Amino acid sequence: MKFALSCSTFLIKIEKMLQVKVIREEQKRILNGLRKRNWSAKQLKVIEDILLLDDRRRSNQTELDNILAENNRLSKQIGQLMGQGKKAEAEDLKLLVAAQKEKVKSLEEQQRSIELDLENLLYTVPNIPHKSVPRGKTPEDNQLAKDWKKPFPSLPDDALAHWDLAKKYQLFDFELGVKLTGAGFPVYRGKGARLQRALVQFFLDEAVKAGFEEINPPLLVNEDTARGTGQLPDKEAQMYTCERDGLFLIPTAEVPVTNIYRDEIVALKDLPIKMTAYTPCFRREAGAWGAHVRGLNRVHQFEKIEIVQIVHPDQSYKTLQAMVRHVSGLLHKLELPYRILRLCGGDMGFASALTFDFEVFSAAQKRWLEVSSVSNFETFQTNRMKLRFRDENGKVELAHTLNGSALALARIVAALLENNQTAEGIRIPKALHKYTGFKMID
RNA sequence: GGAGGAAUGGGUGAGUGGCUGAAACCACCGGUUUGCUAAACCGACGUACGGGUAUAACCUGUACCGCGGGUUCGAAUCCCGCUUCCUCCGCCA
Repeated sequence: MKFALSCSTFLIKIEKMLQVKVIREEQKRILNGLRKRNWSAKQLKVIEDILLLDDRRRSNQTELDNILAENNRLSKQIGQLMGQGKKAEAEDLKLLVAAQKEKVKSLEEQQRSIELDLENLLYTVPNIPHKSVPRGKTPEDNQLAKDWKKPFPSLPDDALAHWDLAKKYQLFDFELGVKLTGAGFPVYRGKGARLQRALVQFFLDEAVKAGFEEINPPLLVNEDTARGTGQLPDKEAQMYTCERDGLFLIPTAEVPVTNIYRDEIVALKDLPIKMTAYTPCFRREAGAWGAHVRGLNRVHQFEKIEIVQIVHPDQSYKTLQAMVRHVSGLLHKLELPYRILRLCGGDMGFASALTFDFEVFSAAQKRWLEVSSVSNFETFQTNRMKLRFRDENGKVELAHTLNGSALALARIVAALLENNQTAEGIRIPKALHKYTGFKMID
């Protein structure tokens, strides 16, 4: 078997630099936004560097274009002279053009390296937080957007955490996962496996009912795709890689699904584009493991149903609210206590402009578990992947993208098991009965 | 894995060295005609990056005919490498 070596590994595509225009025109807003992300004055210097580099890029471009224009003009003339049989005159002009060749070559090389440097700098700039994003550095600074007002499920003192319930009812097995793969790859079995499948079905059906097209994407993606949604170059360490093939296991369906429209100019009438996908998700989650990430709280492989929208910029914040409502509805139907957080500048992801996190209360652990993250990326992703649309005036414009988990399974399972445990067994919420085929785990 | 063929604008497809950013047709858009629809006719119809005091449609330069490189004064057109797709054979869920 021959292994395909990805040559794009070495060649970063030099393309449109729209982001620079925005930085130039709205420098103040950009700088303030980065400060909200707690950038130091030293870090902010990047913006200056970018603008300087862009100046160089533009003057270089002008110089190069002028020479090329002159050469084109002369070449045309040579053609005409040849046609008229004026060979000697043509030869003279040939020398003239040939003399410029070295200059063109070096200008082109310069331009390439400037663009490469510029691109690399641009890749280090995260998305600018929306006005409503609160200041802050840590998760403690996140704002409570919606609290849980009703009482939590009351459990007896000897209530079990989900990992103990899993043992008691034979729902999933971590040690077995270690044997097959390694830590963080649980094996689900029996009613544990069926509960997961039921949840997948339920979430997909709900998304389709809400108008999302069901997509079944590849679980491995190439580099361009990973870059499009912002996994590269920032979150490289987060993904599992297949180096021989230059491919990455997806950390979320967002990656392949959003990239479906990479390098496209969609018609206004096609917006909004609503897609949903169920996929396993793979995350390396390099970092500390301990009591707080026990059981299903954090695993390397989990199932998730993602919803993605590509929308007109005017609509994206309305859409964000609609997606928040959709996720709320799911948790409601699952009868899980939840709250919504508006993430602060320090806790928000690199690519996001505004993010709402959903947390469910897992009653035996007495902990809030993040089960969904709904974000508006505005033009951050579409700029990278050149996803545009033609607006009312026929002008080409970057669309906005959004996505959210609806929902992530492992932690939902954890909360469902813990919150619904009774002396007789674990009660399955009504909404799932037709999917599980059973009402109790006992 | 072996052998052959192909890659052009939203689609079909012409184009084998200069007058081709690219014919023609279809689709889309604007208009005329029409009681409405259809048809017919007319017109416009790529993207990106620069420049012109130009962050609404103006003028202008450059680049782009799968990707990268080469030959040439000049390349969609010639040469080399790569990728992808199709056909046939083999293998296989």
